[in-house]
Amino acid sequence: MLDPRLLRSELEATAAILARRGFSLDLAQIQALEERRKSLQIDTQALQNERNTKSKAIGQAKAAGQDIQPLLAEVADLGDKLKAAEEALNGLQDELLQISLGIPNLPHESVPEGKNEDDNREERRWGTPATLDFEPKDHVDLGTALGGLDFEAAARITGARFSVIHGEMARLHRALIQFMLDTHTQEHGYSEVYVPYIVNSDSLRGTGQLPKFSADLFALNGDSGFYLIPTAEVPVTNLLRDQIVEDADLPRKWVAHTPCFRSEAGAYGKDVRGMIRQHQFEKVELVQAVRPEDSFDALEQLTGHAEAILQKLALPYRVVTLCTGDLGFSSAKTYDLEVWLPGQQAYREISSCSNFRDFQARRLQARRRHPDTGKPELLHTLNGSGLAVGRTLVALLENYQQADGSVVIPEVLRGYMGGQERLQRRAK
RNA sequence: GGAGGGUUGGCAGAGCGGUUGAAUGCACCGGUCUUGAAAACCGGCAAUGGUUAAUCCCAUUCCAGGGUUCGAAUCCCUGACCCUCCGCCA
Repeated sequence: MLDPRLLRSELEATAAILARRGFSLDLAQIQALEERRKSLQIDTQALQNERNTKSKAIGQAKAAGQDIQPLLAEVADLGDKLKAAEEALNGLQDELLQISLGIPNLPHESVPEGKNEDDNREERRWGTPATLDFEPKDHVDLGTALGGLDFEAAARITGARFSVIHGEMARLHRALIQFMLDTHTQEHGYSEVYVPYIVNSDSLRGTGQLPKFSADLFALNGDSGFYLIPTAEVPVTNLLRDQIVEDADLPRKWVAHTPCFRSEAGAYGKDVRGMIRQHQFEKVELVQAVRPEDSFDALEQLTGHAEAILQKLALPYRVVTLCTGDLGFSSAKTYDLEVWLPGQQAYREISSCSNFRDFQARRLQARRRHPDTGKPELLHTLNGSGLAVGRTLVALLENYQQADGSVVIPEVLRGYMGGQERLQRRAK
């Protein structure tokens, strides 16, 4: 959520910045609502003041043993007038809140202008895609031939966009999770946290998935109002909801491994093959809460932490800055890491690292106590995948494939694999 | 699933339907004292919104939402969460 003051006193400048990302603000509507709100609020508060003053006088008169009947007559119709004014004001304020909850974050000035992902700006490349002397297979053919991936079974058990992983490949998938968690906790200073995979709607509102993007979520049946998490960002960032943290405790840095559940509504026909786009996948997520002045430095660092995983796995990738048109709803600036997939001959997203500034913190009421003033002040929040585990497995299979269909296991993972060096077809 | 108790400021913890935004303690900030620190003593110290150049001032907020009342932290109803006991369970 944006600072409400922007909508009151800097409406046109704000609208101009939002227009960069293709969002158009209804200026006339907001101005009209704001004007009505202002006058209604002043009227309502005047009535409240009158009620308070007269009630106090009644109390004093009663204590002094005087007749309170004349005073009671004075306030006879006050209640109805006040109630009507309060209801009108509440309705108006709720209307303004709903509008505010639907307005995306302001893109940072360093974010390139653009309409869609074609306009994203490439920042750098790391590693060189291997030149193979054979036709590379994609992960589906590789994984199926190795007996590790079974999409037919998954479709039978549940439906499309799910995976079954067997044997050594399942172990490799698990090894990736351990490796990522260990790296981030031991080398990058994150503290590991285990969180619920089911959250309430307040949490989703806090991080920005609700009210606007409920179609992307799996909601639980019944009247609990619970949802499966689409990312660990939701439960982990909500650790801070309604908290005031001491400045000395900043920055807070958490890493969590969770499954993620996404309905992928509107993704029909996109990435239908394999485990690139699934309803359920594992992810190791990095979350930071920092002092406002530090958040852009923190974004560079956090992105570097995600890159470190790709580098240790020796997977070629590139870093792109999302353009204004591709930027997520809550984000002020986002770097995507895209890993090279030989099976597709393309770079594909494997991590997304974002600085939300105070956008989430305002919804969450996540604050620090300012060391100089002692006053509460909104934090800045960030997060990034470090990394999406399913897609990392895909990248490993495709980049480490051999002519005979086997897959070499990267050095850094062998300790988690009992020293195993290679995935290959085995007799059952 | 059954029975009971609870939710008040950064924290702990009082609060009779009437100048209670709320006692007290801790923490924090400023001062006195001290070579310095500690202790002691004195003073200050909620958030959000409106208005304002700023202060003043005004309003709202004692888990949430309704209700009673001229007036609710306090009474009534509903819900959420926490705790204790019983049952069940990994």
